[in-house]
Amino acid sequence: MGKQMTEMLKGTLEGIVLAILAVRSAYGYEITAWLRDQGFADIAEGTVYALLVRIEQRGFVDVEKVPSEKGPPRKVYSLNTQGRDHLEEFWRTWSFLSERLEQLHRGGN
Amino acid sequence: MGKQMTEMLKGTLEGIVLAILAVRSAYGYEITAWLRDQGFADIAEGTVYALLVRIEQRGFVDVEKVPSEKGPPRKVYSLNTQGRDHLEEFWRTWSFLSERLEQLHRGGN
DNA sequence: TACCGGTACATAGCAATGCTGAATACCGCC
DNA sequence: GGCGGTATTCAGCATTGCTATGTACCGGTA
Repeated sequence: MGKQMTEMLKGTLEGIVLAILAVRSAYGYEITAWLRDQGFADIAEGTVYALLVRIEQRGFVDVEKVPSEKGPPRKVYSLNTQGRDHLEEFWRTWSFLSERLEQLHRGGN
Repeated sequence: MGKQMTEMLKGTLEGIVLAILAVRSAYGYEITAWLRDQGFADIAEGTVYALLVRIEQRGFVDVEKVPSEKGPPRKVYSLNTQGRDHLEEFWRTWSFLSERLEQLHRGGN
């Protein structure tokens, strides 16, 4: 994608990752691969890891180190209660924005 | 709104303003008032002006100074062809993101 | 006159977030 | 030993919205 997508991801990528973790626990490399698979072709490797560090520091996830057969140990993230609350608020914010944008897209105000 | 909305507006506020200008020409103060009316209660005055300066520098809008009865002259912005192209690309980017998020919202929790 | 509120625009410095680019480390296979 | 895939980390940068403040024009009013 382009610069447009980059800017739009600010504020939404966190929600996307939290939503992924709401379905099941996952580790950074896996999440990046999943995103690329979904069409977010240019998501930078480092971006996801930095985001994971942030949401860990904010207490939205629990972390467990799990040995891997094919490389260094994985850091598996699980969404906790606080994370679920934050995700819910994310959906509320996004819904508001989404509705306004749909309105504009359809035909004006 | 909160920090969440602030971050989410990065990358979308520009599109919102372009979409407004696609309907009809407008000036900064007017746009800010409209946004506040639509529920974007905490949009900062300066934010819109800075954004307008940016999209003018990028050549998305034409500007005309119009005297006002109630204060300093208004800078009325009109979307030009380049701006319309950019807006279309914005909608494509947003649609992509929106679809992915809807998917996550539905299938997730 | 002097002041206030509403209209209208501008800007310097800050905070948050994604990207670039590079480094580190583990493993199997040629 | 070297290569490629797996897996994480970090320093420095660009972009963008917010805070705070300043400028300017006008009408009403005390």
